[in-house]
Amino acid sequence: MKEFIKIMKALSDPNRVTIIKLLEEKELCVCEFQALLGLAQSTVSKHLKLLEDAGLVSSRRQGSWIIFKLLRGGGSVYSGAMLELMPGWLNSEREIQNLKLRLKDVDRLRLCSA
Amino acid sequence: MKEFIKIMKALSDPNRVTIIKLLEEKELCVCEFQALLGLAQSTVSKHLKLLEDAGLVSSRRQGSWIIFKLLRGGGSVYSGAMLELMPGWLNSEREIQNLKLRLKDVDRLRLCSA
DNA sequence: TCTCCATATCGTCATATAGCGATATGATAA
DNA sequence: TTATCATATCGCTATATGACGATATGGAGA
Repeated sequence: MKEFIKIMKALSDPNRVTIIKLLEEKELCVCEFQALLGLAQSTVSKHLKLLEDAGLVSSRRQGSWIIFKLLRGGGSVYSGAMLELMPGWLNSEREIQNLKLRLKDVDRLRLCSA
Repeated sequence: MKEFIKIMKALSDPNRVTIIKLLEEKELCVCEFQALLGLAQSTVSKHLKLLEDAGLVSSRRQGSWIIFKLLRGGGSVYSGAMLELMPGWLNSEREIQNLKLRLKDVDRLRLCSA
């Protein structure tokens, strides 16, 4: 039950759901989410940690960035099922559409080098 | 997005998930949940209202009871999908198993007539 | 080694949520 | 109509959650 609840809670926040939807397009690092979502870095980091704890995403280091991607198949039966369903959901949300368009222009190299 | 979030939040509480699992067996009224879950009547009522607002269950009056059942097909695409998945999930949870067994002995007529 | 960078964690605040008891509602039965 | 029953709502408290800024961590490069 705890595992299931953890995943439902992870998917109970609009910003985290948006993160999942963006990761459907491509892998992204923390600073990219920060720019796309307009949230403080600490907030983004916490959301990503929560998603990772729920087994929905995984991370790896690449240089000084931490790159996140969807954890397809590696998590529980619940996370696996949700990650299969989500690509068919919420695609008509204007906010998601806009962000996915902006993804094309987003570049880690430019974005994350203040 | 709001509709989706509402459903995820509804499924983010163990007592509400247990309610869904019990409703897979048969329709139940508020006082039966109260007895099965060991929660105050007001708490059960609030949980059921939240599930109904999320389009996961529906209610009807029968005498002086309000009977709840799963709302299969009537709700959103999200609730429909979740209600299709749930019967295959959490069936090995001891707590759910015990409660489902107790369901056989639960009788509205006896239970809800103080 | 020492910096610098992205990221993670900490401390704090405001709001949301789950729980309860007390009370209101509203249909049924007398 | 009045009383009674199950259910719904209200008011409250304790805890959980999301947000932020400030600070800590820890790898990469000088």
